Amino acid sequence: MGPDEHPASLSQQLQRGNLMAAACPSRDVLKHVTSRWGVLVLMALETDTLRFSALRRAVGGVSERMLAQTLQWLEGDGLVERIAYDVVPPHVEYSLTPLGREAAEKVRVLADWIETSLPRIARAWEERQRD
Amino acid sequence: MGPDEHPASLSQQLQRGNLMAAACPSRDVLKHVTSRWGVLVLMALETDTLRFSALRRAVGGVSERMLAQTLQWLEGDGLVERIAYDVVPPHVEYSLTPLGREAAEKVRVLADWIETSLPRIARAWEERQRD
DNA sequence: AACATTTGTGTGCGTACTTACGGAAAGTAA
DNA sequence: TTACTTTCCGTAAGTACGCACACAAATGTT
Repeated sequence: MGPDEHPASLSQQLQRGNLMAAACPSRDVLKHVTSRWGVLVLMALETDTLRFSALRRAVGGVSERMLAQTLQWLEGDGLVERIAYDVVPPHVEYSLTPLGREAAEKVRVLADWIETSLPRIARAWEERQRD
Repeated sequence: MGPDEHPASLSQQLQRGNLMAAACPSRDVLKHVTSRWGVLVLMALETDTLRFSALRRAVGGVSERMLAQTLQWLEGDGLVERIAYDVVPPHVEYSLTPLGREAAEKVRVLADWIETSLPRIARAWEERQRD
């Protein structure tokens, strides 16, 4: 019921995706990749294969529940590979797929920019104080 | 509370930021920039200065409430500039600051990657069906 | 007089996310 | 026997998100 539903032919929308359209399936991927923990998980796995608990230590502040859910999302999108060894106690290793590594690269560029730009952004915060 | 609170000296953390640490202020900026609507707003404003309602039309599916909130976040971080003309009915224009243009560029690279990679990601979805 | 315009804020209400806690499995060490 | 390990899932509870709707303001059109 959006006001601007460019049909754009379903086939074309599936081939390329149009994020600005409300119904685009890209929105789901974007949601997973840019989710609160998705960004950090991708970056943590960019260099290393990690077990669940190591990943949890690497990503500060994430709960077990959310880490598991985030990993399931990314696995479902084909960005993360999950290898479970059938032993007790469980031993599960997470790594990035080739697709995941591409995503992680893009995400890291953004994260690096934020980290290095933080002083400039903090200046905006201070100015906002003086309103 | 976290198990790995590298103090890293507050000054250093403020200078550069360490996203993997739970308490890093970069996390807030990341939250705004990668928020559901933040990404799309930055991309919509990358090319044009837009009024509120034009922006709402450009970003499919966003409610007035959330668009206003998202714009306030980005304005507070110094990424978006808001110019309000004192007339009735109200006339407000939104555009990106130089800082915002840098962020938009990074975000667009990620969004473009998702859109063009959608076919490969969709393949992962289909495989997941056959579990 | 009644209505439309534009950019929001305030209110209610349902949905989604997020956390904290407890539990499961099969062995090993105390 | 009890505790401990690892990787989650189930549940309850709290927080945030998101939508629909009404409301505001000064001027112009019906």
